[in-house]
Amino acid sequence: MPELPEVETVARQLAPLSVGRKARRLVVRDGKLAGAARRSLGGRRLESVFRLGKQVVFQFEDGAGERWLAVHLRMTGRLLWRADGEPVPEAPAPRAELAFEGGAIDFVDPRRFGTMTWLARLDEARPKGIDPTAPEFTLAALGRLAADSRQELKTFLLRQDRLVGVGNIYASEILNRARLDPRRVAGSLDEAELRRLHGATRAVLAAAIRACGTTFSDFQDAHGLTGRYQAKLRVYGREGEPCRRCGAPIVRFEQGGRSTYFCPACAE
DNA sequence: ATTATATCCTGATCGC
DNA sequence: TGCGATCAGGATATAA
Repeated sequence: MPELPEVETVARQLAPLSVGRKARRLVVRDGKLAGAARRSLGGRRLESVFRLGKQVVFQFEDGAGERWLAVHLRMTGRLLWRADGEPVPEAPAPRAELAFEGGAIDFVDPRRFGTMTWLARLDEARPKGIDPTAPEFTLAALGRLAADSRQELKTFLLRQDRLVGVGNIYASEILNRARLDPRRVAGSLDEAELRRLHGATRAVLAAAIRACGTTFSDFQDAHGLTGRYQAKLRVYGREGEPCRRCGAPIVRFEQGGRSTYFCPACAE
């Protein structure tokens, strides 16, 4: 489910709700997450909540035990704020609950692919790839990443060790906006094409963050609400429907075992 | 180094 | 309405 814009949305919304609060405890209900269980958080204050790659990281004030809690939402994970007095959601019950004075964050994740890990050093969770929203994601940096790659563009964009945060929806959207065929080899792009790819990556992700993400099936933000970017999708999930730019039908095919959507007429 | 496949799970949806 | 097959926004391990 969540790609970079969705994770960014969740982290941004959770921050004002939870930062500064004293932690009570982390209740782990799902045995798969037993490694993250804690008896007590010792009343440590939450200092910040931020996105790192596709993970949401909670940073607690220094004290006993690890300082950072990294949560990866994978396909169906949600982090939902619940004020004191509100009932714990049922069906699906949260896999874990991070309780503070005044409220809690429920980790709901029906498919149970998500992970929750305590870190002594933030570097343990720092992704290798470049964050496409960061200043270091320059045209030259993208050029270096693509230069030695013989992978097709779509699978290239999904590689988290190159760029962090792009997933299956935004990969198709980015390539459509850049008017590039998803089957093109990454290392074969000329300067103008790289420039389009760079600009489209930044533009699509920024617009999706502004829209609080895409809810294709079950993404919810920290308040349990859906994103708005799904209304702006140009190709993803629109097989057979007319391209919003040229009217040609959108085509779907498989790449690396996953769906790719594109407009053959718009891709040069 | 890249690619294909299996795996981790559950729930929604589709076709019959 | 029921039921099995298929499909999901992620990522990793292993094999080819």
